[in-house]
Amino acid sequence: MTARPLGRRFFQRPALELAVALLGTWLCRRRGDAVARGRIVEVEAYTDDAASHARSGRRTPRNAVMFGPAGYAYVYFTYGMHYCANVVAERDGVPGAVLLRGLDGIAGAHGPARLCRALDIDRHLDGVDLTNGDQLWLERGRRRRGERIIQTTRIGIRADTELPWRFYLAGSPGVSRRDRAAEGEYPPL
DNA sequence: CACACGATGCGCT
DNA sequence: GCGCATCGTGTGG
Repeated sequence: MTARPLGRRFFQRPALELAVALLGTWLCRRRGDAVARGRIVEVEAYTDDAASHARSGRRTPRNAVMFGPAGYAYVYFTYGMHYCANVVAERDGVPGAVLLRGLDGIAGAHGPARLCRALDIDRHLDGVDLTNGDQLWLERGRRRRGERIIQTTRIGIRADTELPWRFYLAGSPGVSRRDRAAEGEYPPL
Protein backbone atom coordinates (compact mmCIF):
# COMPACT_ATOMS: atom_id res chain seq x y z
CA MET A 1 0.00 0.00 0.00
CA THR A 2 1.67 3.12 -1.24
CA ALA A 3 -0.03 5.72 0.86
CA ARG A 4 0.10 9.23 -0.51
CA PRO A 5 0.49 12.34 1.58
CA LEU A 6 -2.75 13.88 2.74
CA GLY A 7 -3.58 16.79 0.45
CA ARG A 8 -4.25 20.46 1.07
CA ARG A 9 -7.97 19.96 1.38
CA PHE A 10 -7.58 17.77 4.43
CA PHE A 11 -6.06 20.63 6.39
CA GLN A 12 -8.37 23.39 5.22
CA ARG A 13 -10.81 23.43 8.12
CA PRO A 14 -11.11 24.87 11.59
CA ALA A 15 -8.28 23.95 13.94
CA LEU A 16 -10.61 22.21 16.35
CA GLU A 17 -11.98 20.02 13.61
CA LEU A 18 -8.56 19.28 12.18
CA ALA A 19 -7.31 18.28 15.61
CA VAL A 20 -9.87 15.49 15.84
CA ALA A 21 -9.29 14.46 12.23
CA LEU A 22 -5.56 14.09 12.81
CA LEU A 23 -6.02 11.47 15.51
CA GLY A 24 -5.12 8.10 14.06
CA THR A 25 -3.30 9.48 11.02
CA TRP A 26 0.38 8.80 10.41
CA LEU A 27 3.07 11.40 10.83
CA CYS A 28 5.82 10.53 8.37
CA ARG A 29 9.40 11.72 8.49
CA ARG A 30 12.01 11.00 5.86
CA ARG A 31 15.23 9.76 7.37
CA GLY A 32 17.70 9.08 4.60
CA ASP A 33 16.34 6.24 2.51
CA ALA A 34 13.89 5.19 5.16
CA VAL A 35 10.67 6.72 6.40
CA ALA A 36 9.67 6.80 10.06
CA ARG A 37 5.94 6.66 10.70
CA GLY A 38 4.20 7.37 13.97
CA ARG A 39 0.50 7.24 14.68
CA ILE A 40 -0.86 10.51 16.02
CA VAL A 41 -2.65 9.86 19.29
CA GLU A 42 -2.60 13.23 21.09
CA VAL A 43 -3.13 16.78 19.80
CA GLU A 44 -4.11 20.28 20.89
CA ALA A 45 -5.85 23.00 18.88
CA TYR A 46 -4.80 26.65 18.94
CA THR A 47 -6.41 29.56 17.13
CA ASP A 48 -6.24 33.17 18.29
CA ASP A 49 -7.27 32.29 21.83
CA ALA A 50 -5.54 33.64 24.92
CA ALA A 51 -3.06 30.75 25.08
CA SER A 52 -2.09 30.88 21.42
CA HIS A 53 1.03 32.35 19.89
CA ALA A 54 -1.46 34.26 17.74
CA ARG A 55 -3.31 35.68 20.74
CA SER A 56 -2.37 39.22 19.75
CA GLY A 57 -4.26 38.67 16.52
CA ARG A 58 -1.27 39.98 14.65
CA ARG A 59 1.35 38.29 12.57
CA THR A 60 4.83 38.25 14.10
CA PRO A 61 8.02 36.68 12.77
CA ARG A 62 7.48 33.63 14.95
CA ASN A 63 3.79 32.99 14.45
CA ALA A 64 3.59 33.96 10.77
CA VAL A 65 3.15 30.40 9.56
CA MET A 66 0.05 30.03 11.75
CA PHE A 67 -1.59 32.76 9.68
CA GLY A 68 -0.65 31.22 6.38
CA PRO A 69 -2.37 28.56 4.30
CA ALA A 70 -3.25 25.17 5.77
CA GLY A 71 -1.08 22.11 5.41
CA TYR A 72 2.23 23.62 6.44
CA ALA A 73 4.37 22.89 9.49
CA TYR A 74 4.60 25.46 12.24
CA VAL A 75 7.66 24.57 14.32
CA TYR A 76 8.75 26.79 17.18
CA PHE A 77 11.49 26.77 19.77
CA THR A 78 10.64 27.08 23.45
CA TYR A 79 12.11 26.95 26.94
CA GLY A 80 15.51 27.51 25.47
CA MET A 81 15.92 23.89 24.45
CA HIS A 82 12.79 22.35 22.96
CA TYR A 83 10.97 22.33 19.65
CA CYS A 84 7.26 21.79 19.17
CA ALA A 85 5.55 20.92 15.91
CA ASN A 86 2.15 22.04 14.70
CA VAL A 87 0.04 21.42 11.62
CA VAL A 88 -1.47 24.62 10.22
CA ALA A 89 -5.26 24.69 9.77
CA GLU A 90 -7.86 27.25 8.69
CA ARG A 91 -7.96 29.51 5.64
CA ASP A 92 -5.08 31.65 4.53
CA GLY A 93 -5.02 34.71 6.77
CA VAL A 94 -6.77 33.02 9.69
CA PRO A 95 -4.46 31.80 12.48
CA GLY A 96 -4.90 28.21 13.55
CA ALA A 97 -2.79 25.14 14.15
CA VAL A 98 -2.75 21.78 15.84
CA LEU A 99 0.08 20.92 18.21
CA LEU A 100 1.30 17.34 17.89
CA ARG A 101 1.77 15.96 21.38
CA GLY A 102 2.05 12.22 21.10
CA LEU A 103 2.74 9.35 18.70
CA ASP A 104 2.47 5.61 18.93
CA GLY A 105 5.09 3.52 17.20
CA ILE A 106 8.03 5.89 17.61
CA ALA A 107 10.14 5.36 20.70
CA GLY A 108 9.98 8.30 23.07
CA ALA A 109 7.61 10.35 20.93
CA HIS A 110 5.27 11.32 23.73
CA GLY A 111 5.14 14.95 24.71
CA PRO A 112 5.56 17.64 22.04
CA ALA A 113 9.25 18.31 22.61
CA ARG A 114 10.23 14.67 22.78
CA LEU A 115 8.17 13.99 19.67
CA CYS A 116 10.26 16.53 17.81
CA ARG A 117 13.48 15.12 19.14
CA ALA A 118 12.47 11.59 18.18
CA LEU A 119 11.81 12.66 14.59
CA ASP A 120 14.59 15.23 14.17
CA ILE A 121 12.15 18.07 13.81
CA ASP A 122 13.61 21.49 14.40
CA ARG A 123 13.49 25.06 13.16
CA HIS A 124 14.54 23.98 9.68
CA LEU A 125 11.10 22.48 9.19
CA ASP A 126 9.18 25.61 10.17
CA GLY A 127 7.03 26.53 7.22
CA VAL A 128 7.60 23.40 5.15
CA ASP A 129 4.77 22.09 3.00
CA LEU A 130 3.25 18.94 4.46
CA THR A 131 1.53 17.87 1.27
CA ASN A 132 4.44 17.09 -1.04
CA GLY A 133 5.92 14.03 0.68
CA ASP A 134 9.33 15.63 0.85
CA GLN A 135 10.58 15.75 4.47
CA LEU A 136 7.51 15.62 6.62
CA TRP A 137 3.96 14.65 5.71
CA LEU A 138 0.84 12.84 6.86
CA GLU A 139 -0.86 9.72 5.63
CA ARG A 140 -4.39 8.61 6.17
CA GLY A 141 -4.89 6.30 9.12
CA ARG A 142 -7.69 4.21 10.43
CA ARG A 143 -9.25 4.82 13.73
CA ARG A 144 -9.81 1.45 15.29
CA ARG A 145 -13.23 0.17 15.99
CA GLY A 146 -14.37 1.23 19.42
CA GLU A 147 -11.37 3.50 19.89
CA ARG A 148 -12.47 6.37 22.08
CA ILE A 149 -11.50 10.01 21.73
CA ILE A 150 -11.06 11.89 24.99
CA GLN A 151 -11.52 15.66 25.03
CA THR A 152 -9.89 17.65 27.80
CA THR A 153 -7.91 20.79 28.59
CA ARG A 154 -4.60 21.73 27.06
CA ILE A 155 -1.36 21.17 28.95
CA GLY A 156 0.65 24.04 30.38
CA ILE A 157 -2.08 26.64 29.97
CA ARG A 158 -2.97 29.12 32.70
CA ALA A 159 -6.15 28.19 34.47
CA ASP A 160 -7.92 31.40 33.49
CA THR A 161 -7.58 30.66 29.81
CA GLU A 162 -8.34 26.97 29.88
CA LEU A 163 -10.28 25.52 27.00
CA PRO A 164 -11.07 21.85 26.30
CA TRP A 165 -9.08 21.78 23.09
CA ARG A 166 -6.90 18.76 23.74
CA PHE A 167 -7.82 15.41 22.25
CA TYR A 168 -6.31 11.98 22.60
CA LEU A 169 -7.05 8.38 21.83
CA ALA A 170 -7.93 6.56 25.02
CA GLY A 171 -5.48 3.89 26.02
CA SER A 172 -2.71 4.84 23.60
CA PRO A 173 0.77 4.48 25.06
CA GLY A 174 1.92 7.60 23.23
CA VAL A 175 -0.36 9.92 25.21
CA SER A 176 1.79 12.20 27.32
CA ARG A 177 -0.51 12.80 30.24
CA ARG A 178 -3.88 11.99 31.59
CA ASP A 179 -5.68 14.68 33.51
CA ARG A 180 -6.98 14.43 36.97
CA ALA A 181 -9.40 17.17 35.94
CA ALA A 182 -12.67 16.28 34.32
CA GLU A 183 -12.20 14.72 30.94
CA GLY A 184 -14.94 13.60 28.66
CA GLU A 185 -15.55 11.43 25.69
CA TYR A 186 -15.78 13.15 22.32
CA PRO A 187 -18.35 13.56 21.01
CA PRO A 188 -20.17 13.94 24.31
CA LEU A 189 -22.58 11.11 24.90
C1' DC B 1 2.18 10.20 43.98
C1' DA B 2 2.47 15.21 44.46
C1' DC B 3 4.75 19.24 43.73
C1' DA B 4 9.12 22.40 42.97
C1' DC B 5 12.52 23.80 40.28
C1' DG B 6 16.41 24.45 37.09
C1' DA B 7 18.14 24.46 32.38
C1' DT B 8 18.38 27.67 28.69
C1' DG B 9 16.95 30.88 24.35
C1' DC B 10 14.21 34.16 22.76
C1' DG B 11 9.67 36.57 21.52
C1' DC B 12 7.27 40.07 22.97
C1' DT B 13 5.67 44.10 26.05
C1' DG C 1 13.05 42.04 31.80
C1' DC C 2 9.30 38.46 32.07
C1' DG C 3 7.43 34.36 31.09
C1' DC C 4 6.89 30.49 28.22
C1' DA C 5 2.01 25.29 23.97
C1' DT C 6 8.65 21.48 28.28
C1' DC C 7 11.02 17.91 30.61
C1' DG C 8 13.89 15.48 33.89
C1' DT C 9 15.24 15.24 38.44
C1' DG C 10 14.83 15.85 43.24
C1' DT C 11 12.29 16.10 47.55
C1' DG C 12 8.57 14.88 50.74
C1' DG C 13 4.34 12.22 52.04
